Amino acid sequence: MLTKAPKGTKDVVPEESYKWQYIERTIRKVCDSYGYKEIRTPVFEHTELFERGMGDTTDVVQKEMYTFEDKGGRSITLRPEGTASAVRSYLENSLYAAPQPTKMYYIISCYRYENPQKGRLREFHQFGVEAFGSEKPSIDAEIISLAMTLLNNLGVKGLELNINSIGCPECRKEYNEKLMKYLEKHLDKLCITCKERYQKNPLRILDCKHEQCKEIGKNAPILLDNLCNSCKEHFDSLKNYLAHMNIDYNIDPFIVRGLDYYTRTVFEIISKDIGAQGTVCGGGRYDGLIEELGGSPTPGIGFGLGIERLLLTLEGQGIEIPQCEPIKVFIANIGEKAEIKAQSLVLALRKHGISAEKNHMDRSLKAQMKYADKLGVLYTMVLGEDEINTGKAKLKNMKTGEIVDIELDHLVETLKEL
RNA sequence: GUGGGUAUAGCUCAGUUGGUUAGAGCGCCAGAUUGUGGCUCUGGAGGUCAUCGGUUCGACUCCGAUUAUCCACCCCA
Repeated sequence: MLTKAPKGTKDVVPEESYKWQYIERTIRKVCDSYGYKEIRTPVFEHTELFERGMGDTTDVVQKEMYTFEDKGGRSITLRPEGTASAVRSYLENSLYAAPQPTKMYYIISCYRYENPQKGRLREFHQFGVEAFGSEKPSIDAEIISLAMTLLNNLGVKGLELNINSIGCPECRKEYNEKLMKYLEKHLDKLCITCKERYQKNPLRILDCKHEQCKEIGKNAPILLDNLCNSCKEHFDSLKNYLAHMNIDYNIDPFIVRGLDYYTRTVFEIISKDIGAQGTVCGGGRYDGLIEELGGSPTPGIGFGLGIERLLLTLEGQGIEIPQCEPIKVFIANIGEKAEIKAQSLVLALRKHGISAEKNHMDRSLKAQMKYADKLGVLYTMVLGEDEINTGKAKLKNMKTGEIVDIELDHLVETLKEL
């Protein structure tokens, strides 16, 4: 118990952290080039923010939130996603006063009380991007392109981009009535879960895996065919931008996102080789959200990209992730006097920006060499009484085995040149 | 919340129809004439066989419960 991390959480151990750092580095580079700046918000927020933001009928809000009361009697929730906090901060800090659109990104941990499985954890990490203030389809295209560029820069291949439009509240309401009218006739033939969906979220019935439901869904009206004029224009324009940006996409009229705030553009990027939870990235437009959270009517769009799922994809595709820089030099010592000298030499090297390491265990010279080899250091220097007395030592290149003489007084300069 | 699989060394796994000192490979530590790693060889440390209970003369092995973990449904990143 004491030595077991809570269900659905995972450590990133020192041997693995370089993978995360590489992904984070790549993310920051791409965001810089797109003009998105990082925002950092608290891990927890007032519960109400998420209830209002995601919609209190959604699964996430109803059964997956880590909610507790703090000592002051406030209801607090560990963030299950990033968008609500970003909007809150946008309003609280009057970011709308700056030239629009406001473009920001974040790399955060999120918390949802779910049963863990492949690609699903209770604590997971998300790279998110948000753009507030523009309703132009060009920003939709930019956001999608940012995600695709990141994946491309990481060397990920064969991901599928699916896009859809779920319209604005007006055309969706009209469509919902149409759809429910159609489904009403077949209500008794739907599966149990779809019967529940009928009231809650009839759109999702069209995405059901049951044969019966699929059959019924085939002839159902499709939202994409029932968009109002301005929503249709918006979607057509987005497709046009994507085509001009050479971004391949499929239109999937059955993408239904589980959060209430989405309007118009929704999209998903799917990986086939990471198990049942294939959505690496999901997002869309949320033109009503900022108003819902107390701001003036402001359009917005963004996405969330799961870092764990991204890592699974990279590993699944056998993509090599660059390791961090190896230690430059290991100073092996023989005897107590040399050990003390080694300690200060290592310090001197580090002060000059040269990574250096020494022994901190009871180890023979041979064992120290072995240790240096396992650390993957580039060079090893042996330090004993002789070297201290003569001021000269031998430096071994661990890759080639070549040994050269060096002067202890010029250790820093010599190693800098190597 | 529901369903299925799994649980033996730090890791990956063996363990014969229940039979007494539970094994291998990798990893770790040490040594192979005492000041130079990788390859090889030798030796060593390390396990309440997830936990609790039951059956039995006897359980790592059979049965039950609990817990953990993996996978899937739902939903999502």
